[in-house]
Amino acid sequence: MTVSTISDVAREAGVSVATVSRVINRNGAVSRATEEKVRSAIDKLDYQPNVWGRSLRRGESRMLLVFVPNVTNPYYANIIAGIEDTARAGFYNTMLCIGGGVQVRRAEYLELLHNGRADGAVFLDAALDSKVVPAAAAEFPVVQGSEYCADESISHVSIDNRSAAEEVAEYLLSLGHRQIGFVGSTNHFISTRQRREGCEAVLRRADIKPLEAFADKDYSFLSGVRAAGELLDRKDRPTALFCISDVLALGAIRAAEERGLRVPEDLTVVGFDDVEYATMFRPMLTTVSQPCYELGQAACELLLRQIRGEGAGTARFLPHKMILRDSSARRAVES
Amino acid sequence: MTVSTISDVAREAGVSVATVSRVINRNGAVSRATEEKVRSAIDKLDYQPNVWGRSLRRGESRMLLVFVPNVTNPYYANIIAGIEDTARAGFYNTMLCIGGGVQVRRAEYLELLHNGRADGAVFLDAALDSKVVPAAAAEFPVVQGSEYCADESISHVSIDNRSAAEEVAEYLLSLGHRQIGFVGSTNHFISTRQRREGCEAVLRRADIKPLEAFADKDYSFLSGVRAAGELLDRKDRPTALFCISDVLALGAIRAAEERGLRVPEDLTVVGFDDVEYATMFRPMLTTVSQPCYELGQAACELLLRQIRGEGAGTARFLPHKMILRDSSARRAVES
DNA sequence: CTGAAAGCGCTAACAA
DNA sequence: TTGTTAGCGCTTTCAG
Repeated sequence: MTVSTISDVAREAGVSVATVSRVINRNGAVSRATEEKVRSAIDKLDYQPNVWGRSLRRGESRMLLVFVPNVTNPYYANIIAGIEDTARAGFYNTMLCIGGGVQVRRAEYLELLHNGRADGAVFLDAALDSKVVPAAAAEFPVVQGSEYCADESISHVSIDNRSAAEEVAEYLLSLGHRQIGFVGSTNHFISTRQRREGCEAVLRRADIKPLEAFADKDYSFLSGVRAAGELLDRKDRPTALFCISDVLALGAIRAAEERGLRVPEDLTVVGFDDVEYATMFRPMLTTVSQPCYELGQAACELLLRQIRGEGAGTARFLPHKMILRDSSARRAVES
Repeated sequence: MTVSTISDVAREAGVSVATVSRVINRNGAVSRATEEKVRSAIDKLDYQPNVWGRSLRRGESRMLLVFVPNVTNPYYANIIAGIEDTARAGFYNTMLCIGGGVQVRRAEYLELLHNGRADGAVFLDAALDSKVVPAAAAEFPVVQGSEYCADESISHVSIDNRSAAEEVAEYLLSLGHRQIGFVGSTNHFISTRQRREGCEAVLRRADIKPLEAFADKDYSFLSGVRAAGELLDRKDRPTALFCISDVLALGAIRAAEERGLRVPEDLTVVGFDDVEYATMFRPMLTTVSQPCYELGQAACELLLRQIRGEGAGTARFLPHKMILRDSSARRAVES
């Protein structure tokens, strides 16, 4: 029941605490024999070094913060897994800070950096106009994942959203679509902006202006239904829809169904992220997949390096991939 | 950039560290004048008490562990929110331990209790035959939420799964169904067992033996499709399906679609949990809702009480509610 | 190779 | 009302 300390171990092994410490940390020379004694004392007492004493002494918490807008969207699950595995491999623990939108919570989480409970942070929710991230980055090791703020000097890992969006737009053109809709979002994420820019740029070259509608900040299913609905109710209704997230794309399919439109026969729908949902429902979604786990890994590696003082801000871009499935098809020829 | 300590503040304010400590912790008497001096010194130096020193001294970490099987299932999101809000209100932080299934991770998380990084744990993933939970409970404050292990002496908060399942079964009978299927799971959760027992008990009284099939441990959508499919392929095919989770119910609907069966006209499907999905797709799911946020609150309150030494193991049951929507209907009369 | 001892930042007796 | 001081558990010089 009572947890044992380093001095308990020292007493049990008949050595000094310094020696025990040396054994635990594998630094300093210790004879085979004493090491053996110490190890068995440790086993016997089920000793675990108390982290507070260690942290106090070493001046590090071995704890990382991970800011994530929400945790329900499966998109984040793999990123988080990548971060956590990498952290653990470097002997760091991670603390998930969910719902960065709520100001109070955010502030409280950030305090953890100030009072020494955490050594650095990964932000997965950096808005373009974020003040919080630059402020934190000025004082502590910080890395951004997926999204990043306007201050380019702060490290970030993401895919190249712009060229991914260009690929999607080109694909839609290649299917013969000319009336193309874009379902974006009102949030201030850089991915939102870049996907829109990429899409517009390609279509502009083909002299096409996309019809645009915007879902809520949180990519909610229902706001996807609404936004796509706006587009589908126009008389110059699009024959293809590029949605900046899979959840939105699922909403778009629902909006189509409600209007008696078949996907993909009457309407092509393309999503983004390739979350689990994408294959769960009919038709399975054509979408862009991101290397989420690797993104988490890369972000965490960058952070650890920064904590070790080995490097400052960097940008890393990871490869994406278009996944062709059932929700997209060649434009039906008017008969 | 350099973080200031309590002695910096003391020096700045021209008082002793003890006085500063008194001001911070609002204990011990301090004159208005000195308090003022100390406070302005704190502001000036942007001082935050270092948590390591404090924890080391007080012998508490003010950190709680939350073990959750996964984080993608929206069922957990609200429970977690309830736990976190309650924890924060009591000046505790929480650390999410995701994926208790992976043995290694679990062990590493449990170490946090031993080495003093956490003061207690909420388990949302206690299997009936869990060894880990009783072991942890023997040494540390522990509470279980939703699920609980066979050792009844360990605190837990949940709904009364058995009577909820009875209600569902009675509802199905009241709709005129006589061929009733049960889609369970191969996991070892007590909720799984109790829902099955409740269903069987009611049907037995009506001299009906449910047709049963079992999805994977993780309630995955695809395993729901498979399990429900088994039942629907029988020649004595059920006209109603009770699924122990909403995701499974969604899978059942998909299986029905694949066989050209309409829900609810040809097949009634009832889920469990009332997650967000339940209303996202057509038909909207008839299901049983759980007071998730409150469940999280209650579990955390119990844990905090236990940490304070105010109470040992208790069981708390929260009310559930059947939600009638579009996926259930009176049995079609054979014509 | 091993031990003694200082000190990380903080709180809580105990003195004054 | 305030200050002095011991000590929480640990690491790390510095001696031996």
